Amino acid sequence: MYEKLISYINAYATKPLDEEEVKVIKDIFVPKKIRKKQYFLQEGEVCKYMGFIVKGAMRMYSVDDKGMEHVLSLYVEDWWAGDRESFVMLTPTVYNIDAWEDTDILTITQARLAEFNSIPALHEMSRKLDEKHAFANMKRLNASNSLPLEQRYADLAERYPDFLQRFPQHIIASYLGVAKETLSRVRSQTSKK
Amino acid sequence: MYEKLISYINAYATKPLDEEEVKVIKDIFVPKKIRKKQYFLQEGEVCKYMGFIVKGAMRMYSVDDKGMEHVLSLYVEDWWAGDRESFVMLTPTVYNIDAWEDTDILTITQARLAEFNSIPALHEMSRKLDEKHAFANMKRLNASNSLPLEQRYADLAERYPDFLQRFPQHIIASYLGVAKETLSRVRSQTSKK
DNA sequence: AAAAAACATTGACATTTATCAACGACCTGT
DNA sequence: ACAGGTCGTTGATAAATGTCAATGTTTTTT
Repeated sequence: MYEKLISYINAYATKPLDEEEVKVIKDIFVPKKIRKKQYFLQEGEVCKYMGFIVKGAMRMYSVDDKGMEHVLSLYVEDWWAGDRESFVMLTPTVYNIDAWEDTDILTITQARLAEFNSIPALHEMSRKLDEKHAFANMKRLNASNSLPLEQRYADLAERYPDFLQRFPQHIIASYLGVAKETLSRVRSQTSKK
Repeated sequence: MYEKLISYINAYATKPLDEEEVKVIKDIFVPKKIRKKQYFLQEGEVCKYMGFIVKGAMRMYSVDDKGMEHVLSLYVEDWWAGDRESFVMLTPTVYNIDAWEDTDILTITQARLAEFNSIPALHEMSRKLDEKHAFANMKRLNASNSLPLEQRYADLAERYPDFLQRFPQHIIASYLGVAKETLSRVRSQTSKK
Protein backbone atom coordinates (compact mmCIF):
# COMPACT_ATOMS: atom_id res chain seq x y z
CA MET A 1 0.00 0.00 0.00
CA TYR A 2 2.60 2.54 1.03
CA GLU A 3 5.41 1.52 -1.28
CA LYS A 4 3.98 3.50 -4.18
CA LEU A 5 3.77 6.63 -2.08
CA ILE A 6 7.25 6.23 -0.65
CA SER A 7 8.86 5.85 -4.03
CA TYR A 8 6.76 8.70 -5.38
CA ILE A 9 8.03 11.02 -2.67
CA ASN A 10 11.59 9.84 -3.16
CA ALA A 11 11.37 10.54 -6.85
CA TYR A 12 10.75 14.19 -6.02
CA ALA A 13 13.26 14.43 -3.21
CA THR A 14 16.85 15.50 -3.25
CA LYS A 15 17.51 13.22 -0.31
CA PRO A 16 15.47 10.03 0.00
CA LEU A 17 13.37 9.27 3.07
CA ASP A 18 15.20 7.53 5.91
CA GLU A 19 13.66 4.75 7.94
CA GLU A 20 12.37 6.99 10.63
CA GLU A 21 10.66 9.20 8.10
CA VAL A 22 9.10 6.25 6.34
CA LYS A 23 7.62 5.23 9.65
CA VAL A 24 6.17 8.70 10.14
CA ILE A 25 4.73 8.74 6.63
CA LYS A 26 2.98 5.47 7.25
CA ASP A 27 1.58 7.00 10.37
CA ILE A 28 0.22 10.24 8.97
CA PHE A 29 -1.29 8.97 5.72
CA VAL A 30 -4.62 7.26 6.24
CA PRO A 31 -5.79 4.71 3.67
CA LYS A 32 -9.35 4.91 2.35
CA LYS A 33 -11.44 3.17 -0.22
CA ILE A 34 -13.75 5.11 -2.50
CA ARG A 35 -16.21 3.06 -4.48
CA LYS A 36 -17.07 3.83 -8.06
CA LYS A 37 -19.40 6.83 -8.38
CA GLN A 38 -18.86 7.90 -4.79
CA TYR A 39 -17.73 11.40 -3.98
CA PHE A 40 -14.33 12.15 -2.58
CA LEU A 41 -15.16 15.86 -2.53
CA GLN A 42 -18.36 17.81 -3.11
CA GLU A 43 -19.02 21.40 -4.05
CA GLY A 44 -19.52 23.52 -0.96
CA GLU A 45 -17.33 21.45 1.34
CA VAL A 46 -13.84 22.35 2.45
CA CYS A 47 -11.32 19.93 1.00
CA LYS A 48 -10.05 18.26 4.16
CA TYR A 49 -7.87 15.67 2.52
CA MET A 50 -5.49 15.37 -0.34
CA GLY A 51 -5.49 11.84 -1.63
CA PHE A 52 -2.68 9.92 -3.28
CA ILE A 53 -4.15 7.35 -5.62
CA VAL A 54 -2.71 3.91 -5.08
CA LYS A 55 -5.17 2.17 -7.36
CA GLY A 56 -8.15 3.41 -9.33
CA ALA A 57 -9.31 6.45 -11.24
CA MET A 58 -11.08 9.68 -10.34
CA ARG A 59 -12.17 12.89 -11.97
CA MET A 60 -12.63 16.48 -10.86
CA TYR A 61 -15.40 18.53 -12.42
CA SER A 62 -17.54 21.58 -11.94
CA VAL A 63 -21.22 22.06 -12.67
CA ASP A 64 -22.39 25.20 -14.45
CA ASP A 65 -25.67 27.18 -14.38
CA LYS A 66 -27.32 24.79 -16.78
CA GLY A 67 -26.30 21.74 -14.85
CA MET A 68 -23.62 20.80 -17.36
CA GLU A 69 -20.51 19.09 -16.03
CA HIS A 70 -17.06 20.31 -17.00
CA VAL A 71 -14.18 17.96 -16.32
CA LEU A 72 -11.08 19.75 -15.09
CA SER A 73 -8.79 16.95 -14.06
CA LEU A 74 -8.47 13.23 -14.42
CA TYR A 75 -6.53 11.14 -11.97
CA VAL A 76 -5.14 7.62 -12.08
CA GLU A 77 -2.47 5.80 -10.07
CA ASP A 78 0.31 8.02 -8.69
CA TRP A 79 -1.74 11.21 -8.94
CA TRP A 80 -3.04 13.45 -6.22
CA ALA A 81 -6.72 14.12 -5.99
CA GLY A 82 -8.11 17.14 -4.16
CA ASP A 83 -8.64 20.86 -4.51
CA ARG A 84 -5.41 22.42 -3.33
CA GLU A 85 -6.93 25.84 -3.06
CA SER A 86 -9.65 24.69 -0.70
CA PHE A 87 -7.20 22.45 1.13
CA VAL A 88 -4.70 25.20 1.79
CA MET A 89 -7.01 28.15 2.29
CA LEU A 90 -9.75 26.22 4.06
CA THR A 91 -12.32 27.79 1.78
CA PRO A 92 -15.29 25.89 0.35
CA THR A 93 -14.55 24.25 -2.96
CA VAL A 94 -16.50 24.79 -6.16
CA TYR A 95 -15.44 21.45 -7.58
CA ASN A 96 -16.54 17.87 -7.25
CA ILE A 97 -14.33 14.82 -7.25
CA ASP A 98 -15.76 11.36 -7.66
CA ALA A 99 -14.40 7.90 -8.29
CA TRP A 100 -14.67 6.54 -11.79
CA GLU A 101 -13.41 3.17 -10.66
CA ASP A 102 -13.18 1.64 -7.21
CA THR A 103 -10.22 3.50 -5.80
CA ASP A 104 -7.69 3.10 -3.00
CA ILE A 105 -6.16 6.30 -1.74
CA LEU A 106 -3.85 7.47 0.99
CA THR A 107 -5.17 10.64 2.55
CA ILE A 108 -3.54 13.40 4.53
CA THR A 109 -5.02 16.42 6.26
CA GLN A 110 -3.69 19.94 6.06
CA ALA A 111 -2.94 19.95 9.80
CA ARG A 112 -0.89 16.80 9.61
CA LEU A 113 0.95 17.94 6.54
CA ALA A 114 1.90 21.21 8.21
CA GLU A 115 2.88 19.30 11.32
CA PHE A 116 5.36 17.26 9.35
CA ASN A 117 6.91 19.99 7.36
CA SER A 118 9.99 18.80 9.18
CA ILE A 119 10.34 15.95 6.73
CA PRO A 120 12.26 17.70 3.96
CA ALA A 121 11.41 15.21 1.23
CA LEU A 122 7.71 15.52 1.97
CA HIS A 123 7.92 19.26 1.97
CA GLU A 124 9.91 19.33 -1.21
CA MET A 125 7.45 17.08 -2.96
CA SER A 126 4.50 19.14 -1.88
CA ARG A 127 6.21 22.24 -3.14
CA LYS A 128 7.10 20.78 -6.47
CA LEU A 129 3.60 19.49 -6.91
CA ASP A 130 2.24 23.00 -6.71
CA GLU A 131 4.61 24.14 -9.36
CA LYS A 132 3.86 21.18 -11.54
CA HIS A 133 0.14 21.89 -11.36
CA ALA A 134 0.61 25.51 -12.20
CA PHE A 135 2.68 24.62 -15.27
CA ALA A 136 0.35 21.92 -16.44
CA ASN A 137 -2.63 24.23 -16.27
CA MET A 138 -0.75 26.98 -18.01
CA LYS A 139 0.13 24.65 -20.83
CA ARG A 140 -3.40 23.40 -21.23
CA LEU A 141 -4.60 26.97 -21.35
CA ASN A 142 -2.03 27.83 -23.96
CA ALA A 143 -2.81 24.76 -26.02
CA SER A 144 -6.54 25.34 -25.93
CA ASN A 145 -6.02 28.76 -27.42
CA SER A 146 -3.43 27.92 -30.02
CA LEU A 147 -3.72 24.33 -31.14
CA PRO A 148 -6.48 22.67 -33.14
CA LEU A 149 -8.53 20.08 -31.33
CA GLU A 150 -7.13 17.27 -33.42
CA GLN A 151 -3.67 18.03 -32.17
CA ARG A 152 -4.72 18.50 -28.58
CA TYR A 153 -6.33 15.09 -28.66
CA ALA A 154 -3.26 13.52 -30.22
CA ASP A 155 -1.07 15.12 -27.56
CA LEU A 156 -3.29 13.78 -24.84
CA ALA A 157 -3.26 10.32 -26.38
CA GLU A 158 0.51 10.35 -26.47
CA ARG A 159 1.08 11.89 -23.07
CA TYR A 160 -1.58 10.11 -21.06
CA PRO A 161 -2.62 7.01 -22.99
CA ASP A 162 -4.10 5.66 -19.77
CA PHE A 163 -6.79 8.28 -19.82
CA LEU A 164 -8.14 7.07 -23.13
CA GLN A 165 -8.22 3.50 -21.86
CA ARG A 166 -9.93 4.20 -18.61
CA PHE A 167 -12.33 7.06 -19.19
CA PRO A 168 -15.11 7.07 -21.78
CA GLN A 169 -14.91 9.48 -24.67
CA HIS A 170 -17.49 11.90 -23.42
CA ILE A 171 -15.36 12.46 -20.33
CA ILE A 172 -12.27 13.00 -22.44
CA ALA A 173 -14.24 15.42 -24.61
CA SER A 174 -15.26 17.43 -21.56
CA TYR A 175 -11.68 17.42 -20.33
CA LEU A 176 -10.62 18.83 -23.68
CA GLY A 177 -13.40 21.40 -23.45
CA VAL A 178 -15.50 20.27 -26.42
CA ALA A 179 -18.82 18.52 -26.98
CA LYS A 180 -18.69 14.75 -27.14
CA GLU A 181 -20.06 14.80 -30.69
CA THR A 182 -17.23 17.09 -31.77
CA LEU A 183 -14.58 14.77 -30.39
CA SER A 184 -16.25 11.83 -32.04
CA ARG A 185 -16.14 13.56 -35.42
CA VAL A 186 -12.56 14.71 -35.05
CA ARG A 187 -11.56 11.16 -34.25
CA SER A 188 -13.29 9.70 -37.25
CA GLN A 189 -11.76 12.34 -39.50
CA THR A 190 -8.29 11.62 -38.14
CA SER A 191 -8.59 7.87 -38.54
CA LYS A 192 -9.47 8.25 -42.22
CA LYS A 193 -6.12 9.84 -42.95
CA MET B 1 11.46 51.15 -4.14
CA TYR B 2 11.48 48.31 -1.64
CA GLU B 3 8.48 49.33 0.42
CA LYS B 4 6.03 47.79 -2.02
CA LEU B 5 7.85 44.48 -1.94
CA ILE B 6 8.15 44.42 1.83
CA SER B 7 4.49 45.02 2.38
CA TYR B 8 3.64 42.52 -0.33
CA ILE B 9 5.65 39.83 1.42
CA ASN B 10 4.16 40.74 4.77
CA ALA B 11 0.67 40.45 3.36
CA TYR B 12 1.37 36.81 2.64
CA ALA B 13 3.23 36.08 5.84
CA THR B 14 2.00 34.70 9.12
CA LYS B 15 4.75 36.60 10.87
CA PRO B 16 5.92 39.90 9.38
CA LEU B 17 9.53 40.51 8.41
CA ASP B 18 11.78 41.80 11.19
CA GLU B 19 14.39 44.49 10.66
CA GLU B 20 17.17 42.11 10.00
CA GLU B 21 15.17 40.30 7.37
CA VAL B 22 14.17 43.54 5.70
CA LYS B 23 17.84 44.33 5.39
CA VAL B 24 18.52 40.96 3.79
CA ILE B 25 15.66 41.42 1.37
CA LYS B 26 17.03 44.74 0.26
CA ASP B 27 20.29 43.01 -0.30
CA ILE B 28 19.18 40.07 -2.36
CA PHE B 29 16.66 41.77 -4.64
CA VAL B 30 18.30 43.70 -7.43
CA PRO B 31 16.40 46.59 -9.04
CA LYS B 32 16.24 46.80 -12.82
CA LYS B 33 14.59 48.95 -15.42
CA ILE B 34 12.99 47.47 -18.49
CA ARG B 35 12.03 49.90 -21.19
CA LYS B 36 8.84 49.60 -23.17
CA LYS B 37 9.04 46.85 -25.81
CA GLN B 38 12.19 45.36 -24.34
CA TYR B 39 12.35 41.72 -23.40
CA PHE B 40 12.58 40.55 -19.84
CA LEU B 41 12.59 36.94 -21.01
CA GLN B 42 12.88 35.33 -24.42
CA GLU B 43 11.94 31.91 -25.72
CA GLY B 44 14.88 29.53 -25.49
CA GLU B 45 16.52 31.19 -22.50
CA VAL B 46 16.44 29.90 -18.98
CA CYS B 47 14.47 32.25 -16.75
CA LYS B 48 17.20 33.47 -14.43
CA TYR B 49 15.16 36.04 -12.57
CA MET B 50 11.73 36.41 -11.14
CA GLY B 51 10.77 40.05 -11.15
CA PHE B 52 8.49 41.88 -8.77
CA ILE B 53 6.91 44.80 -10.59
CA VAL B 54 7.21 48.04 -8.68
CA LYS B 55 5.95 50.19 -11.49
CA GLY B 56 4.92 49.42 -15.04
CA ALA B 57 3.22 46.70 -17.06
CA MET B 58 4.39 43.55 -18.83
CA ARG B 59 2.95 40.61 -20.69
CA MET B 60 3.87 36.99 -21.18
CA TYR B 61 3.09 35.34 -24.49
CA SER B 62 3.98 32.41 -26.70
CA VAL B 63 4.39 32.32 -30.45
CA ASP B 64 2.85 29.47 -32.44
CA ASP B 65 3.79 27.76 -35.73
CA LYS B 66 2.21 30.49 -37.77
CA GLY B 67 3.92 33.26 -35.89
CA MET B 68 0.78 34.24 -34.01
CA GLU B 69 1.19 35.56 -30.49
CA HIS B 70 -0.88 34.17 -27.62
CA VAL B 71 -0.94 36.21 -24.44
CA LEU B 72 -0.86 34.05 -21.34
CA SER B 73 -0.38 36.54 -18.55
CA LEU B 74 -0.55 40.24 -17.96
CA TYR B 75 1.32 41.90 -15.15
CA VAL B 76 1.06 45.28 -13.50
CA GLU B 77 2.28 46.66 -10.15
CA ASP B 78 2.56 44.08 -7.36
CA TRP B 79 2.71 41.11 -9.71
CA TRP B 80 5.54 38.73 -10.37
CA ALA B 81 6.85 38.33 -13.88
CA GLY B 82 8.78 35.27 -14.97
CA ASP B 83 8.35 31.65 -15.96
CA ARG B 84 8.39 29.72 -12.72
CA GLU B 85 8.86 26.40 -14.47
CA SER B 86 11.98 27.55 -16.20
CA PHE B 87 13.14 29.38 -13.09
CA VAL B 88 12.81 26.38 -10.81
CA MET B 89 13.80 23.59 -13.19
CA LEU B 90 16.45 25.58 -15.04
CA THR B 91 14.95 24.46 -18.33
CA PRO B 92 14.64 26.73 -21.38
CA THR B 93 11.40 28.64 -21.47
CA VAL B 94 8.92 28.57 -24.33
CA TYR B 95 7.48 31.94 -23.39
CA ASN B 96 8.39 35.55 -23.96
CA ILE B 97 7.94 38.40 -21.53
CA ASP B 98 8.26 41.97 -22.63
CA ALA B 99 7.49 45.35 -21.15
CA TRP B 100 4.35 47.08 -22.32
CA GLU B 101 5.29 50.21 -20.42
CA ASP B 102 8.60 51.35 -18.99
CA THR B 103 8.89 49.12 -15.97
CA ASP B 104 10.79 49.03 -12.68
CA ILE B 105 11.28 45.59 -11.20
CA LEU B 106 13.08 43.96 -8.32
CA THR B 107 14.74 40.77 -9.45
CA ILE B 108 15.91 37.70 -7.62
CA THR B 109 17.78 34.65 -8.84
CA GLN B 110 16.92 31.06 -8.01
CA ALA B 111 20.23 30.61 -6.19
CA ARG B 112 19.64 33.59 -3.96
CA LEU B 113 16.06 32.62 -3.27
CA ALA B 114 17.11 29.14 -2.22
CA GLU B 115 19.90 30.59 -0.14
CA PHE B 116 17.41 32.61 1.84
CA ASN B 117 14.82 29.99 2.39
CA SER B 118 15.67 30.74 5.98
CA ILE B 119 13.44 33.78 5.87
CA PRO B 120 10.10 32.16 6.65
CA ALA B 121 7.96 34.97 5.31
CA LEU B 122 9.77 34.89 1.99
CA HIS B 123 9.45 31.17 1.74
CA GLU B 124 5.80 31.26 2.67
CA MET B 125 5.07 33.89 0.09
CA SER B 126 6.85 31.98 -2.63
CA ARG B 127 4.90 28.90 -1.74
CA LYS B 128 1.56 30.61 -1.73
CA LEU B 129 2.32 32.24 -5.04
CA ASP B 130 2.65 28.86 -6.69
CA GLU B 131 -0.70 27.84 -5.35
CA LYS B 132 -2.28 31.07 -6.38
CA HIS B 133 -1.03 30.72 -9.93
CA ALA B 134 -2.23 27.17 -10.18
CA PHE B 135 -5.71 28.18 -9.00
CA ALA B 136 -5.92 31.18 -11.23
CA ASN B 137 -5.02 29.14 -14.29
CA MET B 138 -7.43 26.41 -13.31
CA LYS B 139 -10.21 28.95 -13.05
CA ARG B 140 -9.41 30.50 -16.39
CA LEU B 141 -9.41 27.08 -17.95
CA ASN B 142 -12.73 26.29 -16.37
CA ALA B 143 -14.23 29.60 -17.40
CA SER B 144 -13.04 29.31 -20.97
CA ASN B 145 -14.89 26.02 -21.29
CA SER B 146 -18.07 26.95 -19.53
CA LEU B 147 -18.76 30.66 -19.76
CA PRO B 148 -19.63 32.74 -22.81
CA LEU B 149 -17.06 35.27 -23.89
CA GLU B 150 -19.27 38.16 -22.90
CA GLN B 151 -19.24 37.01 -19.31
CA ARG B 152 -15.54 36.22 -19.26
CA TYR B 153 -14.85 39.72 -20.44
CA ALA B 154 -17.17 41.22 -17.83
CA ASP B 155 -15.46 39.18 -15.13
CA LEU B 156 -12.08 40.39 -16.26
CA ALA B 157 -13.28 43.96 -16.31
CA GLU B 158 -14.53 43.63 -12.78
CA ARG B 159 -11.63 41.70 -11.38
CA TYR B 160 -8.76 43.46 -13.10
CA PRO B 161 -10.01 46.82 -14.32
CA ASP B 162 -6.39 47.93 -14.59
CA PHE B 163 -5.79 45.55 -17.44
CA LEU B 164 -8.42 47.22 -19.59
CA GLN B 165 -6.93 50.62 -18.90
CA ARG B 166 -3.38 49.74 -19.60
CA PHE B 167 -3.40 47.16 -22.35
CA PRO B 168 -4.99 47.65 -25.77
CA GLN B 169 -7.96 45.56 -26.71
CA HIS B 170 -6.17 43.23 -29.07
CA ILE B 171 -3.95 42.18 -26.18
CA ILE B 172 -6.95 41.62 -23.95
CA ALA B 173 -8.57 39.60 -26.72
CA SER B 174 -5.52 37.39 -27.00
CA TYR B 175 -5.46 36.97 -23.23
CA LEU B 176 -9.08 35.83 -23.39
CA GLY B 177 -8.21 33.48 -26.21
CA VAL B 178 -10.26 35.08 -28.99
CA ALA B 179 -9.60 37.13 -32.12
CA LYS B 180 -9.51 40.89 -31.65
CA GLU B 181 -12.46 41.32 -34.01
CA THR B 182 -14.53 38.96 -31.92
CA LEU B 183 -13.89 40.89 -28.75
CA SER B 184 -14.69 44.11 -30.51
CA ARG B 185 -18.05 42.76 -31.62
CA VAL B 186 -18.92 41.30 -28.25
CA ARG B 187 -18.20 44.63 -26.67
CA SER B 188 -20.38 46.54 -29.08
CA GLN B 189 -23.21 44.04 -28.58
CA THR B 190 -22.95 44.33 -24.82
CA SER B 191 -23.00 48.11 -24.83
CA LYS B 192 -26.22 48.13 -26.82
CA LYS B 193 -28.11 46.39 -24.04
C1' DA C 1 -32.08 -13.48 -19.57
C1' DA C 2 -34.26 -9.26 -19.71
C1' DA C 3 -34.37 -4.51 -18.77
C1' DA C 4 -32.11 -0.38 -18.03
C1' DA C 5 -28.42 2.60 -18.35
C1' DA C 6 -24.36 4.30 -20.48
C1' DC C 7 -21.90 5.06 -24.53
C1' DA C 8 -20.62 6.28 -29.33
C1' DT C 9 -21.95 7.72 -33.72
C1' DT C 10 -24.38 10.24 -37.31
C1' DG C 11 -27.33 13.79 -39.55
C1' DA C 12 -29.40 18.36 -39.82
C1' DC C 13 -29.08 22.69 -38.39
C1' DA C 14 -27.87 26.87 -35.48
C1' DT C 15 -24.43 29.49 -33.34
C1' DT C 16 -20.04 31.11 -32.42
C1' DT C 17 -15.78 32.37 -33.80
C1' DA C 18 -11.96 32.95 -37.17
C1' DT C 19 -10.25 34.98 -41.18
C1' DC C 20 -9.44 38.38 -44.66
C1' DA C 21 -9.91 42.94 -46.18
C1' DA C 22 -10.83 47.72 -45.86
C1' DC C 23 -11.18 52.00 -43.43
C1' DG C 24 -10.52 55.82 -40.34
C1' DA C 25 -8.79 57.48 -35.87
C1' DC C 26 -5.13 58.16 -33.17
C1' DC C 27 -0.65 58.30 -31.47
C1' DT C 28 4.37 58.85 -31.86
C1' DG C 29 8.86 59.73 -33.40
C1' DT C 30 11.53 62.56 -36.27
C1' DA D 1 3.88 68.88 -39.49
C1' DC D 2 3.79 64.58 -41.46
C1' DA D 3 4.84 59.69 -42.19
C1' DG D 4 4.42 55.34 -40.34
C1' DG D 5 2.81 52.53 -37.14
C1' DT D 6 -0.78 51.00 -33.91
C1' DC D 7 -5.36 50.48 -32.82
C1' DG D 8 -10.31 49.65 -33.13
C1' DT D 9 -14.26 48.80 -35.98
C1' DT D 10 -17.07 46.84 -39.60
C1' DG D 11 -18.46 43.77 -43.45
C1' DA D 12 -18.41 39.42 -45.99
C1' DT D 13 -17.46 34.84 -45.76
C1' DA D 14 -15.58 30.41 -44.13
C1' DA D 15 -14.63 27.17 -40.60
C1' DA D 16 -15.25 25.12 -36.21
C1' DT D 17 -18.11 23.77 -32.79
C1' DG D 18 -22.56 23.31 -30.31
C1' DT D 19 -27.21 21.55 -30.05
C1' DC D 20 -30.90 18.42 -30.77
C1' DA D 21 -32.61 14.12 -32.20
C1' DA D 22 -32.33 9.40 -33.64
C1' DT D 23 -30.12 4.98 -33.58
C1' DG D 24 -27.43 0.98 -32.52
C1' DT D 25 -24.12 -0.97 -29.49
C1' DT D 26 -22.19 -2.24 -25.30
C1' DT D 27 -22.25 -2.57 -20.41
C1' DT D 28 -24.41 -2.89 -16.09
C1' DT D 29 -28.04 -4.03 -13.09
C1' DT D 30 -31.66 -6.67 -11.52
